[in-house]
Amino acid sequence: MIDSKTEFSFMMDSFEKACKAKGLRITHQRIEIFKALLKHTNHPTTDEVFSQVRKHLRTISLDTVYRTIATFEEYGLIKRVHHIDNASRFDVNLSEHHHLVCSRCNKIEDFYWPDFDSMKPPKSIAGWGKIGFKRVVIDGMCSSCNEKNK
Amino acid sequence: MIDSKTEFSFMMDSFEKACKAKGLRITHQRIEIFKALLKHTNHPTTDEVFSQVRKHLRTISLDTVYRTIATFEEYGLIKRVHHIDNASRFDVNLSEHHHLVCSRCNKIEDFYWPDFDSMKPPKSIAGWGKIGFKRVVIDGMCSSCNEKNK
DNA sequence: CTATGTGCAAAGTCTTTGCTCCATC
DNA sequence: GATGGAGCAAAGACTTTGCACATAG
Repeated sequence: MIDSKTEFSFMMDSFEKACKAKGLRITHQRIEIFKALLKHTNHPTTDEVFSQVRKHLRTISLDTVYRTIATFEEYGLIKRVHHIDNASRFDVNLSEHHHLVCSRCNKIEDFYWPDFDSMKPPKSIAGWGKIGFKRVVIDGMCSSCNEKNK
Repeated sequence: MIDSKTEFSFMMDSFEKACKAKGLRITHQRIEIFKALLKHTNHPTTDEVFSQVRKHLRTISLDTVYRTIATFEEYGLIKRVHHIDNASRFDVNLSEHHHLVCSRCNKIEDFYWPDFDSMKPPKSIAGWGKIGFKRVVIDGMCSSCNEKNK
């Protein structure tokens, strides 16, 4: 997603602008954490970000990384991958189905989508490896949460 | 996914048969845990399963639920929802994209799929609520793990 | 200068593991 | 009876939080 040094500094630039616009202070820690997130394009864990940042800021603490990432997420600067809550969830429904996830109450509902099931994955991923299954996750707010939110 | 009592006992029946076929002992605990998974169709957490099972088996311990669920998963009787590993992962790529996940090394790769992006969700979910975004997760084994696995 | 952010340490969740006793086959 | 499974307790991984000090604006 980052093609060149030019794009990298462009991203850092717009990051700083976004912080200013949102009233977030620009600290060394935040800059290094955002850089680390840009550098590790393959969805790093908090710990991977921490290790990366530590190379430049030796005194940074892991909880700062947690807090900063939470802030970035809150302000829409980054997203969490496949996040529901911190607990594993299970599925006895082994038939081909997909999930609706309410981002407010975390409830998961199954749905079916035969038109999607019959689609072939795009050619661009042909070299990736051996595909097992493909699933759709639709994120949003369920009607009961939608009501409560008014 | 369970429509009636008939289907419920059918599922329990095939569960017991699957256990026998795979050499898994049929214990009270396993039966109750599987029942709980069938009953809570909305993807319960381990703790929810534990609470449910405890109503019938007061001495069951949480670690038995963990171990049993892991066994069921290992034997293909259930699946884990959205599982990568136990750590959160993050994404600076805010453009519409999808994920390839290697089930062996847990690495995540981005890919793009405009044909999917332009699809409308199926009509069947119209009443669910307000849709935020839709994402595809493709699960499989990346080529480098595929090599190592030979 | 002031309020936001950081570091430290401690605690909170969720999950896994070693060992002994028990129950299924 | 033999062996795989359950229960207990303890530890491990990941994440959050309270408080005092530091620093950006």
